[in-house]
Amino acid sequence: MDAKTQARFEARARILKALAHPSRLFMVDQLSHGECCVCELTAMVGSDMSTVSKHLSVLKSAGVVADEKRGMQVYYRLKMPCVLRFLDCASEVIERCAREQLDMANIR
Amino acid sequence: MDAKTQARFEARARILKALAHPSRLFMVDQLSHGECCVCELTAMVGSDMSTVSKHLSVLKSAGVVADEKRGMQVYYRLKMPCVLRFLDCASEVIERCAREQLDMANIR
DNA sequence: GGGCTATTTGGCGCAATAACCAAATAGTCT
DNA sequence: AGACTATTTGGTTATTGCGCCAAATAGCCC
Repeated sequence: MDAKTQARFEARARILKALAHPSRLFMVDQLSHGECCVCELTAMVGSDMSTVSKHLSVLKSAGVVADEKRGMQVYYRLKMPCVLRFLDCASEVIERCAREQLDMANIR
Repeated sequence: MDAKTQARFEARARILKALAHPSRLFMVDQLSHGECCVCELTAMVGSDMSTVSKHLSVLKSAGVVADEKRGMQVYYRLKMPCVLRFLDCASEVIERCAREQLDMANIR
């Protein structure tokens, strides 16, 4: 694997890594319905606000969300709606796996 | 976030986490062109075979790949080709980000 | 300015991940 | 059975990720 290929896959991995956390996926899902401020997301997620803020900064530096300060709050919005396809694909996969395991159990 | 929602997003995160590594993404990409045995992948990735094997087991337990022992080798194949859409989406995102940063630089 | 609220940042402890080496396992061939 | 090859597993160490607390920052309002 040459350096250029390596770099390309590292870049992709960085985005996937940013998404690879339940709370972050949940927030992305919420933001797909419209922008939210940190306090709203904090209430929904149920973790400490500092934790939520850090998760958001991970998503932001990966380019998944964008933030905008308005008044006293910071509003986050989904910057790349195409990530929603990720989630759909993941669900599909999960369902298929579940069905497979069920089949396995039935056969035996 | 209730327990059921939590579980749903955890399941999704598990798949994304399995994909979120440059070597694993590379292997998935290779497998999209057809099955490979561990030794072939090892040669392509350039890490220790034990490392490659562990990466493959991560992908396998996430349901992304399937393995089959034939003769002396173990062949891996892509079990869910839909993950390729993930990669396309990721590339799209990366390009967009790169373009954006370029624009930012030009404006200033 | 001073108090208040929303958010981010820094630090700490703990769990998870990753890479390598060495050893174990399993199949092939003579 | 014994030698050989492909793969997996276990152990060790270094790095990274996560969650909470406390402190810092920034904007609003009186």
